[in-house]
Amino acid sequence: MAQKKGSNVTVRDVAKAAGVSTATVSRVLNIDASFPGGRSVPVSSEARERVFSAAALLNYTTNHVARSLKKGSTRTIAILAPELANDFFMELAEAMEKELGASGYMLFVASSSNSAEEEARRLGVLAERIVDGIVVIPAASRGEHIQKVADRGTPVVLVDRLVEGAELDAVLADNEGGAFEAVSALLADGYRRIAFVGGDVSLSNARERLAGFGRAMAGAGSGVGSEALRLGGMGIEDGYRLMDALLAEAEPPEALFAVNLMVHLGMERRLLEAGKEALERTAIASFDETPYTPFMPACRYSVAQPAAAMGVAAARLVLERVGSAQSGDDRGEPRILRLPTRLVKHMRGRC
Amino acid sequence: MAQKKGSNVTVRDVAKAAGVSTATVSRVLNIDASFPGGRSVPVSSEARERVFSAAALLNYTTNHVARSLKKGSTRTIAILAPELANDFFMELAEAMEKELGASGYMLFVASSSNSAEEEARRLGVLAERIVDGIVVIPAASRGEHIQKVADRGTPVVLVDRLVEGAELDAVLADNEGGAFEAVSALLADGYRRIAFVGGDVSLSNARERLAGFGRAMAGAGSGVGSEALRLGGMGIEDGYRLMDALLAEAEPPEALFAVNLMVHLGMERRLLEAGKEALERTAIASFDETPYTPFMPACRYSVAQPAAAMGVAAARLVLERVGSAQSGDDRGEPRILRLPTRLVKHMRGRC
DNA sequence: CTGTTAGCGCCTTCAG
DNA sequence: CTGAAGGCGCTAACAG
Repeated sequence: MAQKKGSNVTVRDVAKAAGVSTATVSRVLNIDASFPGGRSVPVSSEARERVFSAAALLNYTTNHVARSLKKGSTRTIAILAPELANDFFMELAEAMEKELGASGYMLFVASSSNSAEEEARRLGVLAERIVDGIVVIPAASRGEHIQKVADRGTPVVLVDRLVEGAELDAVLADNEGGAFEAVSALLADGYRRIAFVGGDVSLSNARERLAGFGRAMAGAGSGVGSEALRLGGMGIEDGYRLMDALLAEAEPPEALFAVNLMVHLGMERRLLEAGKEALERTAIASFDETPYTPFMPACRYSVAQPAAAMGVAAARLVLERVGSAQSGDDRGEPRILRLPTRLVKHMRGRC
Repeated sequence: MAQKKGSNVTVRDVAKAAGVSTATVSRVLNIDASFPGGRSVPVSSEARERVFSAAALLNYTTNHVARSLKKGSTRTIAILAPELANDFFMELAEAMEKELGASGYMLFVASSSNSAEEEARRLGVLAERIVDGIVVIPAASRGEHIQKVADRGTPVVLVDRLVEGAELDAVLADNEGGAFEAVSALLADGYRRIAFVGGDVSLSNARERLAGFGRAMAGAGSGVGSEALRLGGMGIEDGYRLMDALLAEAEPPEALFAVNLMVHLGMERRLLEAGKEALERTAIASFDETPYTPFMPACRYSVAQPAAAMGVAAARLVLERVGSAQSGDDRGEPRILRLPTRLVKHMRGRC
């Protein structure tokens, strides 16, 4: 079965070519990596030179796998998101990657395909010493399988959503506050009968947004009646379906609050089909802001989540946990970080 | 320095607990993974049972790193994209992940942050036996650093763009054909003076789209004069700037073809600011289609790239190369796959 | 069917 | 400052 990969050049080969021992090769290569300056290194500059040129000559490449096995750490962190094609998740991942890179860690981005089973499977594999720590954006409301991974020794931090059955570090947006602000803005604009559209209340973020909605409405004197709630789902189709029902109502609400981007998108899609007048008499505020939000015809306000800041915070939390896990420190209490959202107002009169 | 990760349970521990040898443990665990049926396995069912229960009892977890070192393969493929927060790239990645999963491979998603230097750095690290093969969406027009990685023995396939200085397998969209179709549609609608907006012609995909534009225009009798070309950049700001200039022209083109989504987005953003009449007298066709494209007010046509199909094709190509690399086969000639685009017509009259 | 053995490539004491 | 030697955890011959 011939050779495996192209170059099978090892430290031994380099050592032989340079006329030194493998220990020296290892020293040269590693010391250099950590001390770019290269001062006060426990290896003669002559040996250094010879090792370097031998390595270059032979086209030597570190075998990270062997290094990881020896060190008991891959210096890699994973983020497991419900899907990849999602601006919010990926902005968060990009920020994480940057933050981790500064500490010499790589980021491994993986998807759970919006399925708790798939999530459990991926977590299991990732925890098999492939990564040192995992950041999870939970796909569902329960999290026993996530807790299990953490219990077995791989640090885990949750992002965006809390789950039942797991007590872990978490980084969340201020969902309650963000929804409160958006709905308050609608109220300030004079809208009174406002409905909350979409939302799977088994998910913590949807519940929190609903709570913010309720607080804003209660503050305006108008208590929230159940007729104000159009719950059900977090996807595009859900928004479409709910908007469809709203259009058929005899006395529809004056304004709508969409639980997230997907529901918002579905709602706007239905409105587009309904035509100009439906669009003009509908005002929407929505969680989530993207480069495309300004083009949503009915959108008056959107709540921007601090994706980058959340990514940075998550990166720091895992790294901290990874550090204590490796030095044997016992795990402290779970910490929950909550980051503020930002309300964005959208101009009208473009159509 | 205490324990490393939580459980340091190894095959040896399991072997001891089950009263068998490590070889048997390894057999049981691996055979089971490959033959779910579990027939005709070279190990007694009694031993199987004991190994399984011992493993469960001890909470044993495979150390993938050790396995990879032994096998000389990590069964992981990487995709290196210029950025993560990009629908097209991530749809492609999702499809790849699915396709790879079917063959028992994982996908490692990484970002080159739109920088050739960063791309070279990441490629170098990934090639250090961390992954068996790499799919690259090049960040720039030159690719010597990519070729070098391939030459050192890690199979590489290019996606979306070709680069100079590298002869590798590639999966591309039919950029020329897609642009041709879109511009032809504008011509069929009666528009005559059409401009090509945006485009870094050092990038192969921009060049190909420009060629398609040229062919369509030539076919309509109207040769493309330099006045039809508004080249320059592939980002949102570029689109914004170019649209800004267009609005200031005395005799602006009747319709516009945007080289990609980002440029399109920038153009629409500028149009939104310009107001209703500017929007109404502007017709745009653009490469790239997203769930948001239907909301772009000036958009008449968009060219959908076959992201998923490209991901699947790329996955198959790398896997094939990985297979031949491991069995020592020499590399065949580079193959270039070109997948058809799809023209999407957008309804008007919604504003 | 099962155990023994020999590394995969690297790092890191422990002695010079 | 440098070399020799012992594994990290796993799998795959090769013998029983």
